Amino acid sequence: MGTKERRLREKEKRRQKILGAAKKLFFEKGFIAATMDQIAHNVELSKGTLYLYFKNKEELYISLLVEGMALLNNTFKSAIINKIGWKEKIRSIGWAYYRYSRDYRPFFHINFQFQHGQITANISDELSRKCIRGGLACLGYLSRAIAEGIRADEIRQQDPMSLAVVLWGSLTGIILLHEGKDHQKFMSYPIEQLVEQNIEMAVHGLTTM
Amino acid sequence: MGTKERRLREKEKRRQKILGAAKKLFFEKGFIAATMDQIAHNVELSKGTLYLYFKNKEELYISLLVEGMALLNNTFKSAIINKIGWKEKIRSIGWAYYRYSRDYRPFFHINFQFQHGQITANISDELSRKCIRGGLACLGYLSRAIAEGIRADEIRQQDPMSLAVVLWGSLTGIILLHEGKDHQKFMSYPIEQLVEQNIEMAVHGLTTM
Amino acid sequence: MGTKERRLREKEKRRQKILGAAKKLFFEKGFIAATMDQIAHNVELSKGTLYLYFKNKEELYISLLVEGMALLNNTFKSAIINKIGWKEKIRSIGWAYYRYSRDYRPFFHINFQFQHGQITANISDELSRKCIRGGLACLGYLSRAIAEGIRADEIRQQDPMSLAVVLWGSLTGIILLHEGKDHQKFMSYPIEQLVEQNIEMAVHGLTTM
Amino acid sequence: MGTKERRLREKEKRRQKILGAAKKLFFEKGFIAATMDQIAHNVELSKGTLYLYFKNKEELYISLLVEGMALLNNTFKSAIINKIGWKEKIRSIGWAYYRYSRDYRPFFHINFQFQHGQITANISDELSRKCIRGGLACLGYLSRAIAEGIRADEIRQQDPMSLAVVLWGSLTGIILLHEGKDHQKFMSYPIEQLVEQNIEMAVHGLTTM
DNA sequence: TATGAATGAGGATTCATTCAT
DNA sequence: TATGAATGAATCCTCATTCAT
Repeated sequence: MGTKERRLREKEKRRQKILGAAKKLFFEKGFIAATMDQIAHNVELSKGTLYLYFKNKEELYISLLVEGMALLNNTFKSAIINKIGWKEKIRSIGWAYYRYSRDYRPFFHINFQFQHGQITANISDELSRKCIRGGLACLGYLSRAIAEGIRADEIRQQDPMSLAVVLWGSLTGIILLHEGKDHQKFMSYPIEQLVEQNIEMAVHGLTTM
Repeated sequence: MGTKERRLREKEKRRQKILGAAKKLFFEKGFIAATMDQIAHNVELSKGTLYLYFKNKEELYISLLVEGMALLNNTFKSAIINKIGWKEKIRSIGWAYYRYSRDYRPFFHINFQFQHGQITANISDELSRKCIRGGLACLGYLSRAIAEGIRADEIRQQDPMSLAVVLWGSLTGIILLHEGKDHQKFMSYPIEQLVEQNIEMAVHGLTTM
Repeated sequence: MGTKERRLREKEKRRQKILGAAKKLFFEKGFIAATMDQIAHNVELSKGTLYLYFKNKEELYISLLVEGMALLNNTFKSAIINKIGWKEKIRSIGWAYYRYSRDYRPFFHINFQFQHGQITANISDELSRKCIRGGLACLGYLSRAIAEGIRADEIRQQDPMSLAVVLWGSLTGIILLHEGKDHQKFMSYPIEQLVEQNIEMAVHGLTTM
Repeated sequence: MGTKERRLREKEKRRQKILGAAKKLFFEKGFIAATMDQIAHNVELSKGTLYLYFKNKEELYISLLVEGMALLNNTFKSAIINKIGWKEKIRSIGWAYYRYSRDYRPFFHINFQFQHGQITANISDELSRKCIRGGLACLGYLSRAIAEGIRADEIRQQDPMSLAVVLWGSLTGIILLHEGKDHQKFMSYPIEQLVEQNIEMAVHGLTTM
């Protein structure tokens, strides 16, 4: 009886190990350049075994995405706990997003790559919908904070979700930009400074708009 | 008499046709997934001919990049002509950047991909430097506008280039986000609305910061 | 229990089969003209499989070389056992070299081609050195025999290694010449006769020089 | 009228220039690795023009061979003029062959490569026969010298042509060996010393055989 | 006669996926 | 369940040859 359980636990553990190696490689090299060989080698499993756990390369990739979405959701949930006022909430979410991008870089990038169709992905509709719902949930935290500002009459009346998209996009852009070669070689502003400037610019910008 | 000239003109024309097809494919599929075969097929030329005009896949790709940078530079230059006041200049540059991203999408993306090292590129230092210089020049337009605002005491004293990076990054991010699958399928805010919100948020945000 | 062993045996067997086909083709057509396709076809394996056993075309080629050198060394070692007097030793080595060139033709030629740089080969220094050392070892057998003749005052005092090079070169040249088209079509002296004449001429020539 | 002649002269001159460049490249890289592009570039003519002068790559190659054979023939003819005694003749021919190999390296090698079938060559029988006849003529000089020695009872009675082949082959082998990587890197005996040793060994060896 | 643009077959190499053990 | 050998299609690139001008 306990043996079955242990079997299951070990299987899950191995699945996680595979995901871990895949994460690393997909991030470093992108979906196409990372090879199943390399992933297999990194988890010290045979290539064949990979296909026991994931139907194919794409499914392995997308599985990471789902995982990442859930993680980000939790991050945001924690971020607004005990935060009072829409400004504090937005600031907190912004910094949480930055920390997520830093600590879970692979997830951050995989989401981005997926969004931009570097994968042809015949993903099952169900899996796809799961991802989307995750993303929307995250945006929800932002838009609710903005709505709070609107209700408090500190932000001009307008669609909070639309503004949430703007905030989200701009922070994402800055993080990506900072990672780019040009910036790294020729400017080297500390990323935290850029994030700070962006968040504050947004908070002030919203207030007086 | 004009035979030599015509030859040259036709050669340049064909070069442009190749660049056109490459642009399209690189954009749709990314550097790795787009194949020389496909490009050749699209221009209705043989694969070999491609190598007559470009030494290899990377050089073809990078050629696009350089072209794009020059184009963006010109776009920015025109954008600030006759614009009075830093706010107008920033607004104008912002919208110009958006139009560029819309009308020259491939360029917009190729720059991004290059920045993020999806190309290993043994690019000649000279070519590389050319790209960089182009990017910095573009940022220059923004930072000069901001500096004007600082001199006018309408923006708090701080490094204008750093703020320029933030503006640039945030607008880039929003455009990329809007192109993403999630947004296209599940929200569909018009991109112009998002750009407007971002620009205005920035201008206001800067003002009192 | 023996399953692992058998696996290894079979792997080695297959490696040998590949080497066999490669040997044949490289000899018949030279390094450049022989194609991996042909080799794969000859061993009735897929092209991909070849790359499972050898990193690339060059490594496959050089692997043959190393093997051949070792073989020749052993051949020479056996050749001088129980041979008394420098003349007998030289004769024996000469004939051994001829038999080697006949029975291991591919090796004989691969060494020659390698020497003459028909391979650009990014060979590891270690591998390269291995080949060289093998060649020098072979020459050593000859030069020691000559030194014996000098000590016995039957050969005029001179650098034995230099003479060894001459003997080696002349016999190699005759074997190559005999293989040439002209000879095969228009003269057809039996190779054994030429070898005999060369060896005897050398032995006599040394004696009275 | 003179214009026609001049035309012909210029055509021949151009043909020679092409042959010159081809010589160089075929020697440096071998038949397969040398490309028509490179040859065309070296003579500063277009690739197309090459095909105006030579039907294809092979014919260009073989044309060199024929030329080389004629040259060697002349070299040998001069070498024995005024030489008295078979020994002097053999010595003189040997050294002439060495000088030829040094001064006309490309010819020397092209002949060798042709002999060893690195060319598939659908050569016309006529052209082929021309080459052969050239080779035999060269050997003739040697065999006649040997026959002289036999008639003078200084060489044991035997087929002079067979011995000629041996002499020719051995000298060729030594020259090739000296050019090889091993020798160049690890021994560096001067080639003249090896040639001298080989010739003297041969002359002495023949004398008492 | 000379050009050089265009071709397309063919070469080396990689890699996702399958399958017998 | 796990392996890893085998596959073969797909990829980038080369080059002898042709042909319109």
